[in-house]
Formats: sequence, C-alpha cells, structure tokens
Amino acid sequence: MEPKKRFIEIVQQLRTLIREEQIKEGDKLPSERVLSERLQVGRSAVREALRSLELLGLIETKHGGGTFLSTSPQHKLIEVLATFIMNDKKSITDVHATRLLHEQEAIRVICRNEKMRQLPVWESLFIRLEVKENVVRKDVLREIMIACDNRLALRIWLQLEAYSGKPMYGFITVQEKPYVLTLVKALQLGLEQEALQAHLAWVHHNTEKGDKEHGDS
Amino acid sequence: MEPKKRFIEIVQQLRTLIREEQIKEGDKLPSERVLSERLQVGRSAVREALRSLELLGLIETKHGGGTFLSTSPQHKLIEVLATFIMNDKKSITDVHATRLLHEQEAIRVICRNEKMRQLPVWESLFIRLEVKENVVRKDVLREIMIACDNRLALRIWLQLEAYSGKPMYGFITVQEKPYVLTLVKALQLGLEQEALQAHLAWVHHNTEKGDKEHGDS
DNA sequence: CTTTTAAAAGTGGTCATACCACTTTTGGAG
DNA sequence: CTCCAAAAGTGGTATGACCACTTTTAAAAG
Repeated sequence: MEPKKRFIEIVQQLRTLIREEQIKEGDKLPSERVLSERLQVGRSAVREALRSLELLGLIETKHGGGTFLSTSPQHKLIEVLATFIMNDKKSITDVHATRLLHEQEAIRVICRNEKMRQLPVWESLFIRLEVKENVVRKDVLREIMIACDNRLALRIWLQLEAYSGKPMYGFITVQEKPYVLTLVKALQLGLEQEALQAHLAWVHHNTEKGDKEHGDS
Repeated sequence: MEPKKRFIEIVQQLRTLIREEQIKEGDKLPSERVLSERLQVGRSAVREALRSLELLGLIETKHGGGTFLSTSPQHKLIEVLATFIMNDKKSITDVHATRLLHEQEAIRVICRNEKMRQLPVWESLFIRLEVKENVVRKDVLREIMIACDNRLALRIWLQLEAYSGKPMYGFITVQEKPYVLTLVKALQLGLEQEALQAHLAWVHHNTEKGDKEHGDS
C-alpha cells in the first residue's frame, strides 16, 4: 500500500478523540492549539485535517469562536468542484441532474422496502401538507434521502442540495402541492412508477417557474 | 452573502491562473512558494487551497517533485468521509450501493439517448471482449460513466470507484463475460431493462466471488 | 444585589521562517 | 558519452508571531 497522507491519519485520530470524548453534534471541539499538543503534531497539520473536514461539511468553524461538530452539514465541496472544473452553464445542469438521480434512486429503494414505506414520517408529512402548514421543499426531499438509509448518498445529496440554491428553500405552493401529496402517498403504498413520476413532475414544475422567495437566511 | 472563505477565493484565482497559463492535464503547476508570491498570500494559504483541490482529486502532489493537474483523478474524499462518519461495515455497503446507483442511472440515460447509444466506444468494447483481450472491469464501467456526459456524476463515481478497491481492477473472467457482452449490446440497442439487469447480474457475480487479482499498482 | 461595560483571555486566520525528506537538475569525473 | 554525486528545487511539517473576532471575566455603575 502507498504511504498514507498525513492529514488522513490526523482525521482518523480526530475521529477517535471525538468518540472517546463523547463529543456530539453541535459541541465544541478542543482548540487547534490544544489538538496540536494532544496529537503531538504542529498546528498547521491539524488545520489541514480540519480544513478537509470542513470542506466535507463535517465540522463548522467560527472565527474567534471555535470549531464545532456540524449539525446541518454546510460544505464547500461542490462549490470548489464547480468553480474549478466547470466553466459553462452545464455545471448547474450537472448538479441538478445528479441531485435528481439520487432522489429517484432513493424513491425506488423506499418503494421496494416495506419497513421504509411504513415509516411514520410519511404520515407526518402528509398531515403537515394537508393542514396547509408551510413546508419547505428541501425538507420533504431530505426526509426521503434520510429514509433510504445510505449515509454516504445522504452526504452527497446534502452537498448537492446546498448548491442547488434558493428554490429548494422555498415553501411548497398550492400549485405544486398535488405533486408532493401524490409522491408521499405513492411512497407509502410502494407504487414505484407513480412516485417517480410525481417526483419528476414536481421538480419539473419548480424549474419551469422561477421562484424567488426563500425561507431563512 | 456571507464573506467567502479565503481558500475558496484562492481556488478561483488558481483556476484563472491555470487557464491563462494554458496548463493542461498532467502539467506541473508553479511551486507553492511561487504561487504564494504571485497571488500575494502566504504559503500556508496556498497550501490550504491546494489541499482542497487534492481532496477532490483535481491535482496530485508528489513530495519533492511538484504539484500537477490530475490526469486520472485520485480522490481522498470518500476515504475521509468513510473514516470519519462511518464506523461499521455499513460504510462498504454504502459506497457500493452508491456506486451502483450512479452506474444504473448512467445506463438509463444512455439507453434513452440515441446519440449516446451510437458512440463508437461500445463497438470497440464489444470487439475487445470478443477477441479475448484482457479487459479491466473498471474500464467498462468508466466508459459508461463518461458516455452519459455528467462531469459531476463522473467525478463522484471515480471517487467511489477508487474506494471500491481491488475487485474493480481485476480482469473480466470468462464466467462473467456474458453479462458484460449482454450489457454492452443492450446499451447499443437501447434495451433499458435488459441492460440494467445484465449490469446487476454482473456486479452480483463479482461480489459473490472474492477476486484477489488486480492489474496495476 | 443586578446590570452594564470594558478589559482580558481564548480561538481561528494568516504570514514568515526554518528545517526536513524527497525529487529533479546540474555538472564534473571517469 | 555515461555515470554519479553535489546542488537546487519542491512539498511536508513545526514553530512563533500577529491579527480579527468571540467569549469570558471582572470591575464599575446603577
């Protein structure tokens, strides 16, 4: 085997430390200076490892505040990829297509798995939609990605989602609500084709119209 | 907008520099010291940007040799992800499932696109397989991923593939050749279901038997 | 006592320097 | 010309010093 990169080792050590220290999501990590002493490496080496984790959205850093385990992953990964290898408009298309790809597969997986279909989250979503509560688009899709139980795919999707921009953060409008309701219902019943179709129709509806609203900062 | 992270800016500057300097894949980039002077930032800042690009497989660094634009992307991304957020055996399962997901979608896209189906690469592959030439498994799948023309998905797949390990680098055996031939032929003819099925059967065949051979270092 | 506010300590961000390990280039010996 | 050792170049790491910003602390004001 080729010799491991240094910062990969440090990442592994950080992982062990986090587990031993029982550091949970949102908690503060030891400072860079403390870490460099604990791990017996220079601060610059620690920073390179932390930078990698930040790029993947696994940690968040606040200037002057500290380093924290991420709660809701904010990555920079796709942003770097996009600015670096993609020049033209095709970047947006690719991100969109790749995101859709993951969502469609998740729907397939869920439809074919009885336990996933019976998760209470679907009933909960259905009620929230029917009761005219404002539901953010992203939330529905995130639940789907979470349900299909592939943490790696979830990570990738979260990164794609964050780069998809504002439309994902908008509320579900009255016009598009039928698509979502159909999607959720079809998911519960395991109607794969219907669910896939509803999802596509929904996404298509959103991309046709240029929504500008978005929920939170 | 929130103020951009420093290393993101530097990544963009690097991109501009690479374009202006006409640096192509495989070419050497200016040294870290030169870059830090050209961009008027510290060497550590340059290194953080370069580390990000390396993590994404966009550049390769050789200790004592220099920094080069990647020809065939070498990740580290999935490795970091896997070692950090995945503890148990499920990591391997997730990587595998996610890779399959991308391959299946690529097959669907190709089958539904006439131009992609008519690419000469399929005929070429078919001949190479029939003539008993040794063909590496990874190569077939990579051609498929390339053909479907989603650079982002291709990047992600390449990273997943690299983490999938040795089986991908093995040669296609006589036993599994029928699956591959069926897959390629079905691709050309646009027989979506048959292609998907052949692909699954092939992968299943490979994961059942534990191949140890692998082609190059 | 509580509230307010300014100083101090802590932390990430950046730069500069020095040194090490390794590779590439160079130039002289044969 | 070939071969090989020295020199130069380059990435890798550690250290120290600042800066900008946040959090904590403690003194001052009410």
